[in-house]
Amino acid sequence: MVANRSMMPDETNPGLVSAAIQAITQYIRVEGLGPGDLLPSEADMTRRLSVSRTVVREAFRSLSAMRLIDMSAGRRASVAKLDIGAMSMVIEHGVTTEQISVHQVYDVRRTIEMRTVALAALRRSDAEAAEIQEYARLMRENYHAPEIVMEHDIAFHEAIARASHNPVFSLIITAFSGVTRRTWVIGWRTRASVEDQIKMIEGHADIARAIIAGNPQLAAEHMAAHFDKSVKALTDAGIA
Amino acid sequence: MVANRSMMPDETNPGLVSAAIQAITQYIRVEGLGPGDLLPSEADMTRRLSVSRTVVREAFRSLSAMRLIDMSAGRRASVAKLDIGAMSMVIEHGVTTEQISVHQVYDVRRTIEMRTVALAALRRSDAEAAEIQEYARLMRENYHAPEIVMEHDIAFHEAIARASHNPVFSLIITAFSGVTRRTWVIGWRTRASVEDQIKMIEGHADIARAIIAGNPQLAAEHMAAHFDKSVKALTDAGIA
DNA sequence: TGCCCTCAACCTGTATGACATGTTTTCTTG
DNA sequence: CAAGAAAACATGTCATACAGGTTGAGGGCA
Repeated sequence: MVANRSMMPDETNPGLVSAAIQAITQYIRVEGLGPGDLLPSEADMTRRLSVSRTVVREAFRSLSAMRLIDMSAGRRASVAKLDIGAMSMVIEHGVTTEQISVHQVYDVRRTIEMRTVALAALRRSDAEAAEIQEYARLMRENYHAPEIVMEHDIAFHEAIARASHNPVFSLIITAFSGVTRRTWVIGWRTRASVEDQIKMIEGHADIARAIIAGNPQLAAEHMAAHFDKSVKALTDAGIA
Repeated sequence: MVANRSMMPDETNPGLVSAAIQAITQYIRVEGLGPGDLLPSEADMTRRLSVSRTVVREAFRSLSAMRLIDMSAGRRASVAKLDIGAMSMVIEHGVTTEQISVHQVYDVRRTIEMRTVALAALRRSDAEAAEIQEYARLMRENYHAPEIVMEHDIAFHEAIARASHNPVFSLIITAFSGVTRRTWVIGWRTRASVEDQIKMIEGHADIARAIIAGNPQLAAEHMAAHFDKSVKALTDAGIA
């Protein structure tokens, strides 16, 4: 009953590669490396860990796939800046293998974005406020071109997350963007009339205004309304 | 200004390995594979993609590191069940490289757990309710042994997330557990007196009772109070 | 017939060596 | 001293080899 799994990442897996992955992450920790700092070369690591280059490479490559480190030909690997990295892949994997439903993703987004929008209203810089408003404007301006609206919609939500000044929120929201891209059009299509589509876009403008006004309460309310409508649209379209 | 990065995971990276990773994930999608389903062997994939086994292996290994697939000696790789996988590593990486602060993690946890606790109050099965209560009881029973209390504390929160019946919440909360383990003791130590420590444990019991009573409002309030106290404890300890 | 055991076929795990290509450092030369 | 060439170093990819785990086919035995 007690959860003793995954005390540390990957510790459970046997094999030299997992050990190497741990050794490398531990190296980063112990050496106190930050983004951009260089790691030892593969040859170096081969000697340190007394394993073949094959193993070291698979370890490096794994960390690279998770975007914990950056690799490129000719130069040594370096510690990566924070990136959605593997997170989006995990989410996408969950959705495509039907272990996660779109509704569940939306519930999480709603929960988080009601917070990010409130934080954004409190913390946004003027530049961030302008950016958010700009995306809302671009949505309105391109209301006849769904895919452009979608991209601005996604950018809108990501910009709000950024304005919350908490990178973890930003990380999670961005990780969901891929899933959003796959379902957005469906929601759009259920808004049969142009009026409905405009209304949805105006919902974004409402949110933007509340953020600019620095009113977290109102911003959260608009965000909640927005999500409720989006979920309803998906439900109407028969998305479980 | 427009976000055109990371439309699809990894698409930006050049190189055969990234291409192979994409090919494999696409294979899973196209073939409609679910957890447990087998993937082609490395030799097979080598032929399909016309690349060396080295490349295929690095791709497989990367997916394995993200826990999107399971690998083990002798048997072919299979599609993995949903797992925190890389998510915890991304978070840990962010924290250890000081790109994410502990406070930011706690804000996210608070946001999410106020929702999971409410959902748990509404949706929990009797077994789940019993499990949650049991962890609270175990915390009280072992109040003199911090590390045991911590493990039950973490298990308590994870159980609530599970009882929300939304795997995405569960995923995210579990991903944070590693970070929690590294800071939990600090918060505990700031609770100088045994009374304070007991009070903290009783906070968990309050949450459990509200879940059992099926009162989402109350459960959320207790959870909020719990987090506020935890954050205060960390602040008192000088954790930025 | 039915069960169990063995072994062959297949699979992944790891190591080694080789070579192409990209990057950095060093040294030579003008 | 500066510019450019070459050497040293790094990663990217391939081929091969073999150890060890897994599975299923086939044969032997009851």
